Amino acid sequence: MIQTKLESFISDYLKSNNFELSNWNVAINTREGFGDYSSNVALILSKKIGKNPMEIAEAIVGYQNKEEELFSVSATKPGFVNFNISINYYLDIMNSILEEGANFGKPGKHEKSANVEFVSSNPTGPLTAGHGRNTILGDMVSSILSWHGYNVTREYYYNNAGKQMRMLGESSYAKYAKKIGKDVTPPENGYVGEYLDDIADEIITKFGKDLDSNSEHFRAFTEEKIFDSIKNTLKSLRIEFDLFSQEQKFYDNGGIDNVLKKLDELSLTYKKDGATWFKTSGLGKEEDKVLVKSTGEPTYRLPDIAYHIDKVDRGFDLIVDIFGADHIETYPDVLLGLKALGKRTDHIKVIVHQFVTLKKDNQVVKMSTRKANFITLDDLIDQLGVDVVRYFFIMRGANSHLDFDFDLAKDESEKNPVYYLQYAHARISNLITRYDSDINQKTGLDLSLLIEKDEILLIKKLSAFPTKMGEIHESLEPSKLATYLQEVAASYHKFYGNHKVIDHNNIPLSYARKNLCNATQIILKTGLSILGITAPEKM
RNA sequence: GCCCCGGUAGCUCAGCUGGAUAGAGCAACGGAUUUCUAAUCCGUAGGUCACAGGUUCAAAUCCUGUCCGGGGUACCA
Repeated sequence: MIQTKLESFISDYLKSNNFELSNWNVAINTREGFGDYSSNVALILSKKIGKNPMEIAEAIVGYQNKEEELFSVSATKPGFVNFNISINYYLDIMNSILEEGANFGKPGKHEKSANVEFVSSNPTGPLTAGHGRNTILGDMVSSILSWHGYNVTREYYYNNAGKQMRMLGESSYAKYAKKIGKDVTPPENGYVGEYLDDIADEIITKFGKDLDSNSEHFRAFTEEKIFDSIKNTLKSLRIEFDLFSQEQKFYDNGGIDNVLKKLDELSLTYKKDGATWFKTSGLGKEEDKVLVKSTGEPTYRLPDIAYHIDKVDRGFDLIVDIFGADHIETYPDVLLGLKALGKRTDHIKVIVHQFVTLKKDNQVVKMSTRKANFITLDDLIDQLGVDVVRYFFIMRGANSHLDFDFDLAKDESEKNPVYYLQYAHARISNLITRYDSDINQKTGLDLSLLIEKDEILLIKKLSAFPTKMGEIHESLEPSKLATYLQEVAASYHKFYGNHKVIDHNNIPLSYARKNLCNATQIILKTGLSILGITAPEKM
């Protein structure tokens, strides 16, 4: 990779002069007129050796072996060292894109495994727009890891045994009772969503009108129906899980008792106010946390520690948890628990995303499954399409609050960023078809004919793909891929608008440009497929 | 009170491991359609990077404080 070469060029210079310096860098330039890459090394060195930075920069320029053809070095004003990379370097990369196609930039296969836990919504109601971010983020993070050679397990962890599920059963019964004319007051703080009416109808059809409130059908059947709907939503989002894990398992197999017992042996728990506390203060935290409530029910932390022990023991090389901002307080406790019990945690990555503010009819919709005040993910998919939904939920960084304006997303669907990307792809498809029937030149490719500014910029943008994917692997931020693809599409549309590809008077150039289109299409298609968004041939 | 995110153009957000003239989309305004798909392109306008200090040759970026918004703070998960 070129950046490494530039860095070693500079370290060679430093070594040959016996300068010890560590915090300099070589960075890609986004601004025009300063070369492709720049280094701040002279500015930093200047302070250390008390010399004018510009002089140092000039010295580095002079250090270059003039035979070097890959790049040229120059110095500018305050003391930056700028590198201009030979176009041949970029053309070589373009050749690789054309040769390797969908595999371009992909690291070789390695035998690593990863587990990504996401959604993890309990089956108390359909997936809402609020769940969309976690769901789609998790799926794309999984795809990014797969692309980088991981064997990924997508895992959905849920609890169908707790208080909320009991409440769901009671709420379901209340709906049923009302429909068969019984006077039953619904549970306080129960669920009231319309989806429960539909389920109550089904219960009547299937099991009749003589069920009493104790019937298991209210809880079990309701849960089953809701889970079916969740799975359907996931399916329409093109998401497939490898594993569904139940919290109940860790009650049944003693995992939870075991955690309590071991923590107790380590003197990390104590009783107070009828509750069992986790002495996290002994592990560097300011406050202790409750593991078992005074009612005897564990808090979220305890089973989650047991669950994570299970995940760690399954031996993954990487474990990723996708959590909403509401978990930000609890996950450090889970990690502390794991550490205290002697488990590895250095391979656990927690991605905390901020919440989505959904706006509809100019109002903020507060999401609450219980109060049935929500827009479902299905609603969004129906109105906007899967591609738009997938894109909108990841177009912002996970750390930013996401404003999802339903009306705007719908109104603007024709000038949507998603369509901008897809249109670039479709345009290329059409063009290539046209080229094949009009010219159909297939030998004698000479990419060096691509000398226009728009062509060069596009080629450089495409060449950045492997580096960009590396950054995305590091940060696990799909939004960065979306941004990059927008830049690729913009470069392409610009090139397309300013230059004609098919020119019967200049077949060699036509052929070179057609290959530039091919390369662009490969990058767009690869990127879109990682995002799980379709790359249409026609629009 | 304490903890975690965020505050950048009218709106939604990039940029944040410090670098040169702070970017994009939408909205506004003005252009391009004898055409390889105008779902596009070109141009104009739009900024106290919340505020105040500090560190530095250099701060939107790092540190401290203040203000504002979101989330959390056992008995919702």
